[in-house]
Amino acid sequence: MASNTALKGTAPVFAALGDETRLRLVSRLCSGGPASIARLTAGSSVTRQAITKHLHVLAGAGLVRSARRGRERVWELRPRQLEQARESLDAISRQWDEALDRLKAFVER
Amino acid sequence: MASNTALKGTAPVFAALGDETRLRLVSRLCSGGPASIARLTAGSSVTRQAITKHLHVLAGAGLVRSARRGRERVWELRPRQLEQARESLDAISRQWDEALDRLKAFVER
DNA sequence: TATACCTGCAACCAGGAGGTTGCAGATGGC
DNA sequence: GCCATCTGCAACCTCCTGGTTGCAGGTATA
Repeated sequence: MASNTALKGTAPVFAALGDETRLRLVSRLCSGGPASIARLTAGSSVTRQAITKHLHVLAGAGLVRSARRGRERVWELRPRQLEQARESLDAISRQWDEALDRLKAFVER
Repeated sequence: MASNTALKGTAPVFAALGDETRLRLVSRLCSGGPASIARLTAGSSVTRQAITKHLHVLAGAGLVRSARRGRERVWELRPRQLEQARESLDAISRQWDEALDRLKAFVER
């Protein structure tokens, strides 16, 4: 099971992406660039504190990063972890393709 | 925000993948092919009921499917949703690349 | 300096997630 | 028929999550 090593530590990233509010935050940071908490809260329907918590969850998964700029805190995306999550899905898909190949080889022999 | 349509309904899939036990189940079903609950429980450290619940969560996200075969229930992977999740990550990454391009264009002018 | 704004911290709450146990119902093999 | 095995259902428990509110502390600006 060499594939398990590829999946190691990927679950937290998926868990971070597994919330619609957070997914929207990621998408917004991705398309709109870095933004302050107040600006990120403006487009949402929940409280600023809720947005703050979601941002911290995303930061815990390594997906975003923040820096204080003046009196506001600016959050920006960190796409490396995103790439890693995509690679994990690729790994699973590759496993699947191999399984299909094995099945086909088994049927055809 | 045309990207939101691409991300619509993707969060449940990520949430389903955001648990290590479930991720291992997906990986196992992917590499080992369909298996019964008892067989899936054998390699795990939690109860059969816990595995059953996790399988139902995965089924709710459209990632797996089950069928009764004799006295046992056989679960198998359904890779279409997995592909869709990968495409969602691709969409976000594409957004990111476009944002980088815009930034570069802005800097260079 | 006074004021408006942005943020951080803490307490609190309802609901869901993950997990277990116990028991009952089917199903296959002897 | 009898027994072992596999599953399904229900109750229950603990802990985390998403969310809110209130208040205090910095920071820009008139």
